[in-house]
Amino acid sequence: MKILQKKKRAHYLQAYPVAHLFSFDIEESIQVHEYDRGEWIIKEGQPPDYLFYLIEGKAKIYITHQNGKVSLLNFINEADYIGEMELLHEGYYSKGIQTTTKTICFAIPFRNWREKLLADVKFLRHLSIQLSDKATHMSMKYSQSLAFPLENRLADFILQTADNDLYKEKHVTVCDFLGVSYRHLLHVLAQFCDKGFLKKEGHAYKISDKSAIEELAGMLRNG
Amino acid sequence: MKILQKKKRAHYLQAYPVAHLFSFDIEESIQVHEYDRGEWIIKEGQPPDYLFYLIEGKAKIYITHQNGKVSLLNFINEADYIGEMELLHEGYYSKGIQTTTKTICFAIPFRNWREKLLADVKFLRHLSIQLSDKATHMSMKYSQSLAFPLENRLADFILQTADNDLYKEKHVTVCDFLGVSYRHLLHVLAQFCDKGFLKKEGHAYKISDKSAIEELAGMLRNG
DNA sequence: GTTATAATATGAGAAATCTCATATTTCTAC
DNA sequence: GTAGAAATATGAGATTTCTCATATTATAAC
Repeated sequence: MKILQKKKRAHYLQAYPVAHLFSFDIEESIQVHEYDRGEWIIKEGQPPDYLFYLIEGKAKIYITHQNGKVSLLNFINEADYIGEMELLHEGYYSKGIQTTTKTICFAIPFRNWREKLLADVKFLRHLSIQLSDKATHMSMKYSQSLAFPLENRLADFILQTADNDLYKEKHVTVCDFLGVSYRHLLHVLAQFCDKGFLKKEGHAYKISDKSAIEELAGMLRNG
Repeated sequence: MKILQKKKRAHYLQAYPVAHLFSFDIEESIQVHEYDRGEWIIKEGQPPDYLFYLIEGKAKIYITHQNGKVSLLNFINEADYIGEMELLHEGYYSKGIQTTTKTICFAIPFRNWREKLLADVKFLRHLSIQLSDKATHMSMKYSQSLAFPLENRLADFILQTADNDLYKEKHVTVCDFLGVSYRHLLHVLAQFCDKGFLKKEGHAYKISDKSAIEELAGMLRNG
């Protein structure tokens, strides 16, 4: 990790203005952190000293269970906060946050700013909306994971991530994200190929019967 | 549902003061709603017109999936908000909220108060903490449900709900909550009895080997 | 470049969990 | 208090998903 200074710092602060997120002027106190691909922004169990705001790049939230299984809880993208749980709750058990690409974050030190942030309407309103999205999203994932077999959840994931009808996510990542074994994921992908829904092309899969995949994924929707 | 008036209304407003939750005086606008056991405070898919604050009683959050399965997402207790998702997001798909006991809620109409609430520091701070708890809680449930078999999750649930080492929750509710079939739940309970962890007493179960149950439940903890 | 590490791939058997069928008991509404 | 609905209970067989073993590629580090 590198803390950017001077010109580089100024560049990012100008390119991604955040004044609208706060009622007060915080620019002076914002650090700009740059992480290489694969670096950990937060190590599991080690609470950070900063509230981060991701401006460029992508990251993943991981938690490790006692039985050795690892869950990929969610992806983090531009304009997402990191460390907001630790801001709100001292003693919170921090999840691990790992970048997937080179990533730039704004970092606001808790030390001087926690109280001011927690008393700022603009910030809190924005944060509340983000937290409610997060809670809703996790609730949906939870109930869907219990109500539907992998077939449906994978179909949904394929549609969400396919680029131009070509699905090419890493199997290992997908296992952690959907919470199934590598073996089973491959098994269901093979089934999709057998049924003619997908066609394997090297390490990627071409969607060959989109409506069939959409029907499986559609089962997750309610209402 | 009954909207309480005059003496009854005044009684609850006095018994459960909420002035500390808001920066402005909202008492005049608060309605006091009384629900019988089993009534729906919010029907699934039908967004409410009020932000509720539960002051007496208990309720459950349900969602129904297309395949007919029903998930009990969580329990709602005293001092929890209801309808806060709808406050933050117009167009949110409302989950069903059903009372388990006679329940009293304060009800604040969105119509006149949405904007004021969303501009109030005290309210937003309190709400943010509640939402972050909710998000964290759902994340944990989600990842645990994928990482551990029912054995461990049930052990945890038994410890959380047992009263004086006696577990007597309704099986049907527990199935919806833990997301497993009735058949399987009974199967694992029977296993616990076989192993001497529980002893069946009528329709309840006495914890006869607490440390065994605690060990199973302890697997869920991380860190 | 080479070597270690990570990712892909597949088989076989076992465990977890589900569906369906069916019976009995307990609640609840009238 | 009685009928209908909800909850409990159990068996048998089918699916879903996991574990483990083992091979082959691809990627990253020196």
